[in-house]
Order: sequence, then C-alpha cells, then structure tokens
Amino acid sequence: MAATNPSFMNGVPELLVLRLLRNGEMYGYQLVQAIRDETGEVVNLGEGVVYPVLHALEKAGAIIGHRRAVNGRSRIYYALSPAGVSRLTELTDLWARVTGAVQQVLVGDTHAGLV
Amino acid sequence: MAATNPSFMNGVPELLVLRLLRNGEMYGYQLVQAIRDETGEVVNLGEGVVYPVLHALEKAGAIIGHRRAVNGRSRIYYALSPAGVSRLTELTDLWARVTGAVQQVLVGDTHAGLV
DNA sequence: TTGCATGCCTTGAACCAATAGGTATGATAC
DNA sequence: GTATCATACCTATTGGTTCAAGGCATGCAA
Repeated sequence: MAATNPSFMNGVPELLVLRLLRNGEMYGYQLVQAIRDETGEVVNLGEGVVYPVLHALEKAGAIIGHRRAVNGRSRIYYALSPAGVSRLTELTDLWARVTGAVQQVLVGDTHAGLV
Repeated sequence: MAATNPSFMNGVPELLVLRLLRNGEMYGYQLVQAIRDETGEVVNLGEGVVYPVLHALEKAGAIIGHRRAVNGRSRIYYALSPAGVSRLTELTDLWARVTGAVQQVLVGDTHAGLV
C-alpha cells in the first residue's frame, strides 16, 4: 500500500525508460519529469528509482551514456543501443501478454482460447 | 528476472484471486489451476504464491474461509466479504489506471490528458 | 547570502513473487 | 500390497525491485 505510486509497478520503470529513449537521448532528471508528465501523474517515479535503472541498463549494454555540459551544467545523456532496442521489443511484448491475460480474467471470458 | 513468470506481476496475484472469487467460492488448489487456465498459461502461479495471498486476504477480512469435506477430501473454500468486494473494486481501478498510463507512453501520445 | 530549481548519486528498509521444500489422503497401476 | 500420481494443504527462505530519505554540487533569483 504505497502512498505515492499504486502497486502493479514491477518492471514498469525499465519499460518506460527504454520506450522514452527510443524517441531520442535524454538524461535522468528529464526522464523523471517525462514519466510524470506523460502518464498524467499516474506514475511518479523518484530519482532514486530512475538512476539505478539507468545504471543497470547501461551495465547491461542496453543504453549508452555520454556526459555533456549544457549551460554550465553537467548532464549524462543516454541513448538506446541495438541491444536496448531488442530489450524494449521484448518487454513491450511481455507487457502486452501479461496485461492481456489479466484483462481476460477481469472481463470474465471463461474460455481457454488458443493463442 | 524471474524464470517462470514474466515481470509485471506486482499485485497481480491478489487481483486475480479476488476477481475469481467474485464468481463464487473456490479453494486454493482450484484457484491455482483456474489462474493458469483462464490466462492461457501466461500467468502460472505456484501454490507457494496463492496460499500466502489467501491467508493475507483472510487476515485482512477480505475473504472468509470455510473448511468442508468433499469426497473424503478436506478443502477450504473461500468467499468474498463485502470488504473484499471493495478491495477488488479498488484494485481493478488501480490496474486500469496504471496500465492505461503505461499504454499512453507506449503508444507515444504526447499529451497530458485530463482524467 | 539565502533560497530554490536543476542535476547527479547512494543507502536502507520494505514488500512481494518465486523457489523449494514438507505433510497427508485417495485413486490408479504394477 | 505397494509404489506412484494427483489432490490438497502449508511454511521458510531467497531474491529482486520499488521507495523514501538522504547527500553533494551548480546556477540563478530575491
């Protein structure tokens, strides 16, 4: 029973970060705000969530960070690698499968449909 | 990185159990199979997941268990309580909000729509 | 010079699914 | 008759992930 974010968040931060980076490189602080804004404040990830995700993704080779100075500020811009693209595809697919399966139960379609 | 079930499972077991019980009382072993069958085997929860969920829900007053003997077998049938019904409503709502928000990012609708 | 927004980061606790066990009964197969 | 399987219940432990709560530094405005 989290006060800030509802449950159902497992794996969502990674998916959202990858998806947003597909539109072009972004830096951590910017991702935090983009996620808050684009979800209409339904999902509000703290920096303590986003930065570890970025570091894990970079370590896994899914994204690549470049330090750059903008207006005297130091930012780390992250870009998707080919591995990151396929990871995104994989996660998007998984997301569709799981949400679809749950939705099926919620709607109450009592049939074991093939594929 | 779970080997069996994909990620995105946070809170899902509780939601599925509550939803299935809305159709009428069921027992643990039966719930395990129903979840596997009705999701087309996309979601496959072990008994080690379902039983703790049932115990937690009963402790919270969301469901009520009755031990009953059927064919010489002892089963504990669980039924939704009024508290369980509102918990189900709450979770269903949350599920819709979160999946909707994520979907919005996945599709790439860059607008902060109200409500 | 005080405060605030930006921008990066880590640590600790808490939660929850998943694994891997364990017990016991009835039915079926050898 | 006894070994095995499906049924039916249960718990302890592990591991992964989110989250809160900090800390550090810079630029700009009051």
